[in-house]
Amino acid sequence: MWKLDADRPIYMQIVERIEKQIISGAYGSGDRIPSVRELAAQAGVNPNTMQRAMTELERKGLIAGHRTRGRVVTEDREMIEERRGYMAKEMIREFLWQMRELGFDKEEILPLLRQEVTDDV
Amino acid sequence: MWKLDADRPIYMQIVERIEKQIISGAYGSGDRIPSVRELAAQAGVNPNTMQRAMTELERKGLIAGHRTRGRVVTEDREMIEERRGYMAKEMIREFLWQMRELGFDKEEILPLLRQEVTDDV
DNA sequence: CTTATTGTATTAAGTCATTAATACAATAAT
DNA sequence: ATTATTGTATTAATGACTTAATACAATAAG
Repeated sequence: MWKLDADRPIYMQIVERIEKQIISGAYGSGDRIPSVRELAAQAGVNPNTMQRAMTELERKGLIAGHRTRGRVVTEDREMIEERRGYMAKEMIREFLWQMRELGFDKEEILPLLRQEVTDDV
Repeated sequence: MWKLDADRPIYMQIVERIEKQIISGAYGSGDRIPSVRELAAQAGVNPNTMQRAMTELERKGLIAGHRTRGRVVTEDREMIEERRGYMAKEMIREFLWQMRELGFDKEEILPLLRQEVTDDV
């Protein structure tokens, strides 16, 4: 059973989870992805929901599949690397934006972060 | 019309928006909050939805209101400050976690962030 | 006292995500 | 050829969020 919350659509959370696994290399290029039924069982969701997530991942070009061979992670490593950089940049910008919305100044943020990093997590 | 997306419940997004305004001081302690009807018109949502957001903000103790005088931001400045610190810490941890999920090492993150900060946004 | 403002409650309808239960289609494995 | 696996499609039911349209209650303001 995967950790999913009720705040956002489950299929979206699944898409993001698997996308991150692909980007980080947990799923490598060409790796086979478990069947819809198996993933659904693992995640503890309905097969229809998992199917929807798969369709979305295919639309994004992250995975591809033929009829009965199941699905595999795209061989386009460059695209994955691009996506990794893009997501990191977006994440950083979003983080900085959120912190400024809380009233934190640019200069305050780095020290706070450095402390959290050295404290380890 | 406020910037709201369809991914998550609107009332939650409103709660977060106003909570941030309180925490950052855009709404100060004791400040009066516009009426449900007025806020709903501003945001472009149904009054019921805005009402729900208000109820949630009251539950959190961020605002309080009596019958026909409307609502005001809590006078408990200490609580607001605590909440600001807590949210910042959570935000930082979440950010670091997400970056690690993308496969970024602790050491890589700070330089990336420093660059984004100095480039300004 | 009367009126306007504000919070609150109610009922109904529509949309969307999710679950559930099946069924069918294509193909790899035997 | 037969069977099992996998992807895909369909239909129905449920629940949550949202909009809509009102109505009522309390009280500040006149």
